Amino acid sequence: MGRVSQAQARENRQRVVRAVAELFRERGAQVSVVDLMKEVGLTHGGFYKHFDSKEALFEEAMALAFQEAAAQEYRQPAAEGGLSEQAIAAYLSVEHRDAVAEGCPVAALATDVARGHGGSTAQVQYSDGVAQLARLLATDEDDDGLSRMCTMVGALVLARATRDTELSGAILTAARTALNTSG
Amino acid sequence: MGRVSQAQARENRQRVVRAVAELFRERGAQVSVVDLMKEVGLTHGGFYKHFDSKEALFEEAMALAFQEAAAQEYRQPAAEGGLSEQAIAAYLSVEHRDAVAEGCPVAALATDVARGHGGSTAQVQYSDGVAQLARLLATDEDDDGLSRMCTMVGALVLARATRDTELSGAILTAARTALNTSG
DNA sequence: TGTACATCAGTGAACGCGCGTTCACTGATGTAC
DNA sequence: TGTACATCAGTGAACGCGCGTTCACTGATGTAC
Repeated sequence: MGRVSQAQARENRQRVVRAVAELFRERGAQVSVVDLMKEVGLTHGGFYKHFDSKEALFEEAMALAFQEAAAQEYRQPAAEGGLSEQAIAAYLSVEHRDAVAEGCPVAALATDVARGHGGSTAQVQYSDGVAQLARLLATDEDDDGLSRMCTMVGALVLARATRDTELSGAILTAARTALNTSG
Repeated sequence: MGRVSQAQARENRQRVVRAVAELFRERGAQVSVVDLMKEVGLTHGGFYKHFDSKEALFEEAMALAFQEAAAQEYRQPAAEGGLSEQAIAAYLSVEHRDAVAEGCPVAALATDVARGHGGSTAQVQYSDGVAQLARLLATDEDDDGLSRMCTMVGALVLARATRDTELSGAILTAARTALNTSG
C-alpha cells in the first residue's frame, strides 16, 4: 500500500484506540491484534508502528473509555445536584443494557479490572472512574452516592447477564423504582 | 502410572469439577486444561477420559458453583423472612470480597455469562441463581428483593475492582448501611 | 481363594491452530535543494 | 515550482509459544473362571 500521510496515520491510530475502547467493554481482554486491526480496515503487521504492545494499547483504550464516559448523557446532573431522574432512567434503560460497547465502563469492566487484566494503571483509572460516578450521585453530606452507585451498576451488570430472560427487564425496573423513591 | 480404582477415578473427576468451579470464578474462561489438571495433581492427557470438551466441563462446574452457593452462610434467612443483618454483613464483608473462588457466583460470573462464555445452558443456570438470590432477599409483596440484590452484587463487584484503594471498604460499608436502614 | 486376561484411568508426545510479535519489503509522502 | 532522495505507514510471511484435542502406550484394577 505504501506510505500514508501523517494526518491519515494519526487518524488510523486514533481509530484503533477507539475501536479497542469499545471491543474491550464488549469482550474484555479477549481481543486479538488481528481482529482489532481488521476492525479499522488495516492488517495486523502495522500494529507495532503505533503501540509498544497489546497491553499498552489496552491501557490507552481504558483511559479513553473513561474519558468519553464522562460526557455520556446518563451523566448529566440535575439542577439541584445529583443525577436527574431522566439520567438514572437512561442508565437503567434497555438501550444502555444492550449497548455495552458504548456504555458505562464502570459496569462493563469491573470484573476485568478485578482480575488484573489491563495492567495496574487500569486499576487506578478504574477507581477514579468509580469515584467520579459516585460524586455525580452524591446528593448531600449524608449520602456520598456509593450505595446508589452499587444499585445502578449492579442492576446493569445483572440485567446484561440475564438479557434473554424476563428477569432482565424486571431488574432494571426494580432498581429504577428504588432509586427514585429513596433519593 | 497405570489404571486407578473406579472410586479413585470418580473422586478425581469430582475434584476437577470442583477446582474449575473455583478457578472459573477467579479467572473466567481463562483456565487452560493443562492448568486445571495440574491443580488436582494430574496431567492434561487424561482430561478427555472424563469430559467431552472443556466447554462441557465449564457447564458442569457452573452448575456446581450455583448448587454449592445455595448452602453458603450468607444465604441463611432470618426468622422473619428476608436475609438477616448478619447474612448481609457476611455478603458485604472484606472476607467475601477477597474470596472470589469460594464466593457468590452471581457476583463473580455476571460479566462472563453476559459475554456468552460457558455456553447457553450457563445463562439459564445463572438466571436461576439470580432468581434464587432475589427470593432470599424478598421481604413482602412490595419488595421482590431485586433492587436490594442489585445493591449487594454491585457493591461486591465494585469493591473487588477497587480492592487496593480505600474506596473499596467505603463501598462495602455504604451498601451495608443502605441495606440495613431501608429494609 | 487363586490365576489369567480384559479393561481403562492416567501419561506424555504429537497434532493443528491462533496468538503476540518481528521483519524485510513496498511505495506514497515528506523534505532538501 | 520541480526534481531526487529519504522516510516510514502499512503489508504479509514468518517466528515461537500455548492452547484444545488426539492417540499409542502403561500397568494396576476389575472380572471370569
